[in-house]
Amino acid sequence: MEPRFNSKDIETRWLADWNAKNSFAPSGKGQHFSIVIPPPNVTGALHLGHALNNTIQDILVRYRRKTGRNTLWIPGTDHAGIATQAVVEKRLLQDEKKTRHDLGREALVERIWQWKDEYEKRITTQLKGMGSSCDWSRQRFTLDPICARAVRHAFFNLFSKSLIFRGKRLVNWDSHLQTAVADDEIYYETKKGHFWTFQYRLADGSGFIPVATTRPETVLGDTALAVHPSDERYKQYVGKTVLVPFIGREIPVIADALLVDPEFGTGTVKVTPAHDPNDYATGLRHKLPMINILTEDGRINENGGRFQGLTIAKAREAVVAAMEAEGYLIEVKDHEHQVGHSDRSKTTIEPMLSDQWFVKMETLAENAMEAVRSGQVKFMPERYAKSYLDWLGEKRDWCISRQLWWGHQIPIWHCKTCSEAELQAAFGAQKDVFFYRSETEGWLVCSQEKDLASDALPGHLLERDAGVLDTWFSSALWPHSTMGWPDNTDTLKAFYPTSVLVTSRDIITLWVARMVIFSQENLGVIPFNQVYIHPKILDGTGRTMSKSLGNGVDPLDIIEKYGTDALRFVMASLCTDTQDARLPVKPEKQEDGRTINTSDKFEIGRNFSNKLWNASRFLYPHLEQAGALQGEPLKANPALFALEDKWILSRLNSTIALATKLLEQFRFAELAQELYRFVWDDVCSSYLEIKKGVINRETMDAEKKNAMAILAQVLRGVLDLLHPVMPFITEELNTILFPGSEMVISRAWPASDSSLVNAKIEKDFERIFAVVEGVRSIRGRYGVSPAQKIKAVIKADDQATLDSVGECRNIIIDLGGLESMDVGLDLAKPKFSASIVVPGGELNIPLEGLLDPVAEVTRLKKEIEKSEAFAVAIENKLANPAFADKAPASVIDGEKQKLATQRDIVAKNRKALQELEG
RNA sequence: GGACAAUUAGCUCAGCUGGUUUAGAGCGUUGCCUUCACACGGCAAAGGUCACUGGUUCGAAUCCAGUAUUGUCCA
Repeated sequence: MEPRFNSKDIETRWLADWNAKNSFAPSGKGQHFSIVIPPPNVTGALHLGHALNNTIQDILVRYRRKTGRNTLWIPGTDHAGIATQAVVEKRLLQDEKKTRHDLGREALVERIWQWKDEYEKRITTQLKGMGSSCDWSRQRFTLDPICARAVRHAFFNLFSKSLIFRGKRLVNWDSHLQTAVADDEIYYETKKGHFWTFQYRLADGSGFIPVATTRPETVLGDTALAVHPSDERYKQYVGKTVLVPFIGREIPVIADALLVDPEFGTGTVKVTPAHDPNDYATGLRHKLPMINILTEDGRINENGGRFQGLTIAKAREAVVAAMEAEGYLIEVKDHEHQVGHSDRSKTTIEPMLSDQWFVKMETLAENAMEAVRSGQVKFMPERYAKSYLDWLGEKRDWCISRQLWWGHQIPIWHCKTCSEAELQAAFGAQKDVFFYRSETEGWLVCSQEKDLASDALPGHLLERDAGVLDTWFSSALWPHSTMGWPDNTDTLKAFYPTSVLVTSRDIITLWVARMVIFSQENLGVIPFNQVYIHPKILDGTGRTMSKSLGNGVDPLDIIEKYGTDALRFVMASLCTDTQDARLPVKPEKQEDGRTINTSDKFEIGRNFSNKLWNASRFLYPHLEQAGALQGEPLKANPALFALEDKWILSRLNSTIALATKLLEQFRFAELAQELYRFVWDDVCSSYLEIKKGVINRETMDAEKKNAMAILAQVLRGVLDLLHPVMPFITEELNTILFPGSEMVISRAWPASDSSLVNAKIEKDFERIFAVVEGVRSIRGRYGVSPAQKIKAVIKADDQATLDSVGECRNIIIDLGGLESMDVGLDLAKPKFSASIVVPGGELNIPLEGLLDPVAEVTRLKKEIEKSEAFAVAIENKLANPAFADKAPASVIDGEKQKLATQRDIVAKNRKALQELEG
């Protein structure tokens, strides 16, 4: 075995081995445990956030697999509609100076598929590299035929129940990508602009009303002028009409208390329902006409009169100039305001009225809320249920159409000219075709699975809706579409609902809520029982990791530098209850010239791997000598157990119980820490150091054989416990130390033997460590080299302590590097000795010629002072009648105990001080 | 503007339902050690009035209110 653990050599080998042995496939036995991966976007490669997300899933999956559950983890990727189309379009423009319209729909979609293939491959490589034990034979993509079929069925189902409808709504229009975008795809920036005040002349010629706006071009779409009903200045105008400048349209002056703030600006508001959310609501309240003045590419349309054809920016200038020229302009002021921009194209978002498809949320949302309220779906940490419930509580209809080319094309065919009778004749007998007549657009025909030909109705044109569905529509089906729904497949029967969803908090509303809705709607059950929300990884300064900030970290770079197990261990360590985890990022130049982002934080994981490796390397020849490497596992003989043997077995079994509990409770950071502590402190620093003498014996006597049997047991346990977090090194060490044994991935999770957990022995060991630390501390203080053997004299307070210390004298001698140790009840303290109070007694180290009495006196005085202060605090507490009356007896006893201890320390230190001074 | 969170050692974080916590860990720092598993190591040590102000309580890092700063989500 190499003196350093080299992760690179073994990882590919184990991936191949697990794969060859089909280790990731469900066993087909036991209660089911299933997870579907939150499908990463094919927009780009995975980052550390994904590494965290997938490490957690894999820990759960590997743990459950080892506990005998029929375990399935389905992998896959998401087509991420607008995001992916945008990156491909951007590249097209950069590399070839072409727009999507130059290419055409089919060719662009072809390009995006190429992009998808490339990134799906890369993502899969990354996931596999991280050791994710997904059943790769079931990998899905949200646009693949199986998922597409589910989308068609889900759409058809909702459409035929009238839960999907078409409507005119104000949407956020991205005039560059020429699509509606969702609210969450918009970011706001504060921009400097102006506040213009114009005259709106009364139609009867009796004067004018001043109106201010930040968007003068919207004048062209005005359909009312609003004032506050109680505003005395304008009361007389309500009911009259004014003329829209340039257009000449006569529009009413209305009173509206919701829209108008009489204190702000002129106290009047021009109402453009087709291009502003507040005006839109006002338009609905007052039944105003809604006039769209924009084309899809962001120019003024025919409703804009002489401004037709101008871009929004140009139209704004032109309108202002015309206002000024024609005497309408009263005032211009500087003004700062929030302007929405499209996430993807960075262009200004224009609110615009357009025809879109919606899902009616009222009852669907209500059911999904009930699933969480009733506890059927549980969030962990619980507080996240609130964002879910709050969001669903708004019950806003979900706009599911996007004017994109990349995605699931909406399975609707428009027919403007045909009659009901003709449709009835053609499709009436087909259960998989549903149609209804819309108010404004003729007939809408939905087909469940088959595409309809444009000439399916002779003499009429059936035109496919050009839009595609919002990405989240297909993501919402993910837990069951991946399992083959709408067919009632064996997978669905065996693994649905899934057990846990592991994801991050930013998509609770967008994704988690919608999955619950669609599962309830399609299958009548919830999609998962538990939702574990893990922290989000930020960089060292608290910023989100992103490409544009250049602070992203590629998991493969970390794997290359530190190993996969190190990556996973640190990921698990970050998983506490908090919502963010910071990870300082450091750019680092590589030998090949490229610069990668990395982080020193991963050293912990690498060092831990190396520690485990070296402990195993140390034991390997001895295990071999003991015959552990072949045949039956070694059996320890309890009759020969030394104190430390009982102790380590107690620690092992406590740790098994604790690790199991922590896994059940999703407490991954604590799990990582406990296992680290057990391996490093208990096994390596304590047990191995104590046993070194026995282990290094040349001959395999009964004692050594027993030690090796115990160590084999401990190591096996460690490998099992650590496997979910660190699968590679555990599997590798298992083949080295226990060749021929079953693979760690598939063998049973260890059971804690509570009969071996011994509280008294663990307590005794605390004293041993206190004594040993005392010896080492004195050594350090006086610069006594470890090579120099020293004596210790321990005065025990009572017979029980005396017996107990006597029992473990060899341990203390070994670990303390002692030459000899005297233990007794009434031992005289040697002259010139340094002393330390330990539980149940006092440790003295004679240091003639070395002892610095002055320093020792100072130290003892400080100790006395500290303990006295503490004792006084406890005395006061105990003397407080309120405390004595109200505190539980156990707490009072505890305080009394503490007081006695402190008094004892004070007394012993005083005596030591006296002896030194006297 | 609303919601959710965070603020604990130089850094990154633990501290679960208030009392065995005189607040722990890892990294970093300082000193010693190249001792036959590991310098990706060993031993020791220094380092914190738990953001601030009030309140509840016999008792608060922990519960409540307010303030400040920061972050995220939703408007």
